[in-house]
Amino acid sequence: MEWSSKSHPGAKIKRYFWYNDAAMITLKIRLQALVYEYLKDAYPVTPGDIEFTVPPQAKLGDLALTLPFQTAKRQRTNPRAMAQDMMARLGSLPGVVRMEVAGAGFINLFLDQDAFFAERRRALGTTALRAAERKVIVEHTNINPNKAAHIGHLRNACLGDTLVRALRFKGETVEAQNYIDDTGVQVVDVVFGILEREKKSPADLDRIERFDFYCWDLYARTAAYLETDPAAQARKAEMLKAIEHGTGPEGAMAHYVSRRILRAHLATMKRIGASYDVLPCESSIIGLKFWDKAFALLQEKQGIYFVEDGPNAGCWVMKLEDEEDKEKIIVRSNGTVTYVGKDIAYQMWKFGLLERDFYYEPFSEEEGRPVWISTATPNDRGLHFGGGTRVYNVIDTRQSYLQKVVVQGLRALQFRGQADKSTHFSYEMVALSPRSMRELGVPIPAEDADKAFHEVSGRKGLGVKADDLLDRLEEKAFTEVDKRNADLSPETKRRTAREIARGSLRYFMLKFARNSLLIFDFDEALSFEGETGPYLQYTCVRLNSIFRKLEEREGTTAESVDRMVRGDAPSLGLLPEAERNDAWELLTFSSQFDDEALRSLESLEFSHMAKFAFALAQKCNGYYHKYPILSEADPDLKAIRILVIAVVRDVLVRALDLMGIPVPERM
RNA sequence: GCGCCCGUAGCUCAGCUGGAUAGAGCAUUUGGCUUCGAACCAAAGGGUCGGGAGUUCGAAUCUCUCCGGGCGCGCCA
Repeated sequence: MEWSSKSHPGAKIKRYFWYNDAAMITLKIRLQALVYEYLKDAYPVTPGDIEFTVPPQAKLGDLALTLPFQTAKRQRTNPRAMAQDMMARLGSLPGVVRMEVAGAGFINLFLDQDAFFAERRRALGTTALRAAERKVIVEHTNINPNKAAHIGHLRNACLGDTLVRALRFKGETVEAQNYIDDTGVQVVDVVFGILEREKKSPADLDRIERFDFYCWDLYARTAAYLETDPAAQARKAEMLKAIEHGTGPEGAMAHYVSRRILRAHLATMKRIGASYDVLPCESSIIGLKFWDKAFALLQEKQGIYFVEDGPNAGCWVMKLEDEEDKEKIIVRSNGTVTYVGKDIAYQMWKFGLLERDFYYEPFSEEEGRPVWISTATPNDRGLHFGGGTRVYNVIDTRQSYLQKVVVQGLRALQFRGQADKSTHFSYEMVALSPRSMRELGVPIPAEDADKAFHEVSGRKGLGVKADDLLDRLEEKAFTEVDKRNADLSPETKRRTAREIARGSLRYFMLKFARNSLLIFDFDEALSFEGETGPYLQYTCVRLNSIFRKLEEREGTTAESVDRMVRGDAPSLGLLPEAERNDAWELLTFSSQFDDEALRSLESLEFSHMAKFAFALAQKCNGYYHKYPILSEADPDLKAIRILVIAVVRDVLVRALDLMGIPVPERM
């Protein structure tokens, strides 16, 4: 870049200085800088004021400056008159063929179409985004390993895995972590059920297929039983202790249950294309005494203090920032650590602040790459995880309060920078519609009769199991594929059905804003029409099919298309006006991919990316319906059309990949 | 009680760092398969953006207030 960040101190400009490849973002940066240069003497502008928006209609222009509004507000004058004056001062801008003042004071810019088109083709397959961190840690999924995964867990994993993908798209080095609470009360409940109620041996359990489904029911039964028998609490407490220390038949059973269920969870997540680098376990945290180190640090830095009397006598507590009268208990009077305390220690490990690490051993494989699980047993592999410079915890909104306390814990330890870079990626829970309840055959209790939705509860065994939903999606997809592509081999049909199920589920989980409660409805989730994953996949499949036919009928191979992309193209000016407008809209809209990816990352709102991809697919479908490619006789028109859909396909496929949605060969 | 979230078309939801005529899918109605795939496309109807007040050139978007719904606030995890 030819200008220095020193002369452009505005936050927005500075932010964009990381990026220097060809894309809409680059054009905007270039224009921002020039507009600032031309106007800074006449107006009290800062580069941050110079923002570009997209006009509501293509005919109004390609980009709009809203600067006159901000400036007129400050100077209490008429924005439209100011816009006129500013436009005159701007004279001409490179890459811009025309400007006009519109509405109440917008300055609309019309871009040089052929230059932009050439730039777009040159930038095919690239992104202008750049990494900003040394290492980003994303923790997601985190399912208690005591029962099958349900739709709530799917929402977590889809959001988390998409965050991982989006960060990697941006160029960040990302570590995907899936925390396993293998010593918690949920596992204890199941172990209690197996040992005390069902009296089953590991050999008995080996014979059970779909072990996660078996535990789903067992957990609900046991939880219900434990509520009726207070005497069992003592036995349960004993078990918890044994499990935490990894001793006795209880410890062995907890290990058996958690590992077997974990394998089932990983298999389920693999179906939606989510994978992990490392699986840190609670048992390792206990075994390696991470807490002791954190506790020492908290005492040393006076982040916590001992309470002598009052209701919290005998506890170590932390003061809360905005609630001065409140004390959060970190260590109980019996000397045990609370959940938040352990979480603070764990968050410290993620940032590499604990000065200790786990040992690791391979647990499973993902595409030939090992997935590592933590262990407290030393080995000489010398592997290290954690130590990120930025951490995202994907956890539902009900844990907001505790996540806040964890961050405050870091502050209390004077790790301010790390506290600022700890993000709770929160999202609303998934609930069931009354219709879904009926479909599951679950009776609705009388007191809940007027409720619009019903909370999913693993404890009550109430919910839609992830694998059941995926099975239904696959089954339906298979029927649809079979209907249209009877000639495909059964294996291909099955593979395609899996890809469609995955695309369908992932889009469904991303299309809603994360803050909105997702009231699950089978009909909606199983739909393949309209704003759905299969619609997006179908669009890509058809685009690919056009290129395939081009090759079959005319020998236009991928290589020759690539040469066309890299070479000179006929001028868009050769197109009739209506078509030129349509092609132009497709080109400018698709060029906002980087901006959309960045916006999604900054707002952690992947529904933006979902809507962008959907809108692009809609425009694209409309385009090739209107303008046939194979049958076009005019070589220039044909070349332009091929290039336009080549550009759009590139963006669409990458947008889907960012969301973890695969593109089948045929469907 | 305190804190956070939600309320937009018949239904499900986008749009919320203020910006041009409030959008999409589903459902309803109508039209389009002999053409690159109809999981598609084209079109129609459908809105006091929960109510009220304020801020301003401009409010679905920001502020206040009220109403309705949800979640959280434990020596549980």
